[in-house]
Amino acid sequence: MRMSEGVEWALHCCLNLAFLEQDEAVPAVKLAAFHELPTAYLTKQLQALVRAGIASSVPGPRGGFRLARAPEQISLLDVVVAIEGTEQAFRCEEIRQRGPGGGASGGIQVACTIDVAMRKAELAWRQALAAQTIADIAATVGRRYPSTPVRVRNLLATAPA
Amino acid sequence: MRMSEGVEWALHCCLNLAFLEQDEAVPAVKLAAFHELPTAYLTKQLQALVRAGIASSVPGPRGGFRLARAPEQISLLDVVVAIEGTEQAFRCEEIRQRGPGGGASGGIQVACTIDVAMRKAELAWRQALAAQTIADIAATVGRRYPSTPVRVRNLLATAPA
DNA sequence: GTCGATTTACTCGGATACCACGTGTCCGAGTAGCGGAGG
DNA sequence: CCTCCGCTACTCGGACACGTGGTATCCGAGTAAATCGAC
Repeated sequence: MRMSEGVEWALHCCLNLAFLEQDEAVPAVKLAAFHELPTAYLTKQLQALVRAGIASSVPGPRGGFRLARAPEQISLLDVVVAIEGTEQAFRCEEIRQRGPGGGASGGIQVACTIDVAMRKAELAWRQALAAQTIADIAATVGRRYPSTPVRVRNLLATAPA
Repeated sequence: MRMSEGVEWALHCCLNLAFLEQDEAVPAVKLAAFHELPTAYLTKQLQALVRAGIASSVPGPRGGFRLARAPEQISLLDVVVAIEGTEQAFRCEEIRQRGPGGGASGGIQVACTIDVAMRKAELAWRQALAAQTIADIAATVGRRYPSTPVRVRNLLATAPA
């Protein structure tokens, strides 16, 4: 079970964008260069954020990406779901219904007990993710490393030509 | 982020084995036929359970697999880790250290805040899995579907020649 | 000097190859049980 | 009748192909800005 690395990229990008003025758009090439990421592939992840309504894109010169809403309104779960999709990691294929061990002789069983247990755990994971927002991360970073926010702003803000 | 379906197979197999006498070995071909699973591939998963110390295998005729310890001592996390491996889904690649946004000008940052947040969520997931055992599942199934345990026993116990 | 059309350059967006891991399969090593021969 | 030996058949175990999804890349569509010319 491996999470796409695009999630890490997306989270860092959201965090960096949170340090800027909210209506300032940053082109993908700058966001990529910031962490030496492949630009074209990062664009793909950013588009996923746009589709999910987390970020918005503005085309043309001086265009780029920006957060679509306040960092306080963006949970880590939102970002993870935007990149990884909505379906859960454990997927019950209902193998218990198949074969001689299936419900043929026992009638229709309502819920797979194993599936319920696995869903329970994954729900705990989702709740833990939903409880933390990009703003929380930004606040923690600003407290632990006060120089980071200004450095990000200086490097990502529209360069002085 | 997709979990291997082998996890589902392994969980169901552990559950079925939990219904039997603990020292009774069931060959892989029977466990596979029980849910119409490909025998050879299921064997691979069972071997993983053996390597993890969850199940034990006995070779030769009348051989097969059995649980290595009591169902109360087997958590869902044990099974998931046995199949999926120990490393977590979100892996921090430390991209924050790379590129102009890295710690070059800010000194060595101790912990990646994003990584900490993601680990926190995954820890909640692991704890939720560790809190549930195969015995719990078996008990729930026995309560909701009383006919299942005896059916499993009849189908998996050493057939009358 | 001001307004407007045109050009230009820059951005996103989706369509297209490549690669690794999970999926599926096979054959060989090892062992317990069974049968037969001998005592 | 009991014991020992050899054989057989059945099981696990690891080594070998295949397919799907993630990874990486490219080129085209669209747009805002800058430029040039006319008024």
